[in-house]
Amino acid sequence: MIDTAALRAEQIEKAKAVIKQDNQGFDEPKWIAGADVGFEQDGKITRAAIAVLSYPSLELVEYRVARVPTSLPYIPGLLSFREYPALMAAWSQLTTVPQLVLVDGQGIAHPRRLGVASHFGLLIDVPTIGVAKSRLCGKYDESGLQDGAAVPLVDKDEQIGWVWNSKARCKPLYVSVGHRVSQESALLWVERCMRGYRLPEPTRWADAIASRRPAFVRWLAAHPEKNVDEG
DNA sequence: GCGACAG
DNA sequence: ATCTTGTCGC
Repeated sequence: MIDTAALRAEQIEKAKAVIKQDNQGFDEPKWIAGADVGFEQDGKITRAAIAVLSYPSLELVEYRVARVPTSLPYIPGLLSFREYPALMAAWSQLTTVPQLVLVDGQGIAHPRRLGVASHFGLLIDVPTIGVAKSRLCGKYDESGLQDGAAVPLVDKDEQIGWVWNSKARCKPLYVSVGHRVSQESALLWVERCMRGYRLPEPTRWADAIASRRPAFVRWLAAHPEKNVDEG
């Protein structure tokens, strides 16, 4: 059985270590990464992809894919325990260490303030930002989403992130502090990583790699020397 | 008690 | 998350 109560207690404990202020020296990052997790073989295998992009050019320079046996089922609120092992495996293989990582999922916009972006950030001790495609908790003013402005995501009278319509006619993004970034910087860096799509480039590439999308397959054909795919 | 619920 | 074609709207 899974001791969910113990995992929740661990989240409350770890959340105390999350730093919600800007990290010294990442104001001009040279590399920004995107991280995403997917599954194979009916969920038995967890697969993490990390894409490292140059900044500000936002070009893919390196990627890593790691596969590990799935250790936990999906339980809302406990996602990070299921995903961090594979993320760590991919992270440890990186040659280029980024100064900032955008993670697919919530940062502190979580019931106990420890989404996968925060948990992973604590483990690698590198600034991270949570960029989720849907909401876990919190409420916001939907009427304020119109003109492309970000609106506060609030839970228990506390702002835990932003809801931002990154692209017209698309569902909004839920941006929150992961670790070692301020709430203002979290939104700012996501905005700086946009190139016309709903998702910021780092996360978009990580997703393309994890799902082997056409854009990534084309990039691989153009950069055969960077092929590190293990299958 | 009831509904909500990242990926 | 993942399985998948066409289809609606800009």
